[in-house]
Amino acid sequence: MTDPSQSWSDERVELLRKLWSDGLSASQIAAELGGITRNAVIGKVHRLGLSGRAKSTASAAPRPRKPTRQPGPAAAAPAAVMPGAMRTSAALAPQPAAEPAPMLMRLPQPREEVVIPMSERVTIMELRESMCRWPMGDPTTPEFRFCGARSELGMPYCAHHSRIAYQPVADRRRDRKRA
DNA sequence: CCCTGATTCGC
DNA sequence: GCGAATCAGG
Repeated sequence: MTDPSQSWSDERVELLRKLWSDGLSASQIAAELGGITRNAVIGKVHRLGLSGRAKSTASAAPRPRKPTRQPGPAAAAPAAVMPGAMRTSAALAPQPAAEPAPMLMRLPQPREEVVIPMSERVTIMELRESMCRWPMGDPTTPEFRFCGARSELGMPYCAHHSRIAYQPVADRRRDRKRA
């Protein structure tokens, strides 16, 4: 059994060197290696003394996530229904009556099966803290994605799944108190 | 707000 | 040696 928790084995260091020289960011490498943070990667990179490669400040920020905000002054009407590009929102109100999401309550009726287009889904690399973590697909395949829907108003809420596996990684909010 | 690498320092 | 916390920048 391969134990990922074995931090820097020769293989992992080798892979780290490769990916780093390939220009991948620390966070990307961390995700590739698994079970490790970007801090660990950066720390190791420095310890290995292989920092400062090709400095490319551009094209290093993946932003495939589209706003998908179609601000319609009128009421939210399903309008056209295209099987491929349909952006359905549903699965609402399984809760009795205590869900604070008034703005989403008037969305179209729930569907039996929620379908998120692949183009809307996100990989683990693209997954943000504010995104829906609902798993989609087989985790053992490269096609595995997460719902990735952005919650409105910074709320841990998904219009597609109503309830999501939301778990803040950590509070980055640190009050700056001058000493 | 999103991301990036750099550095510090307790473990 | 390791990496979380923090810092500094785009």
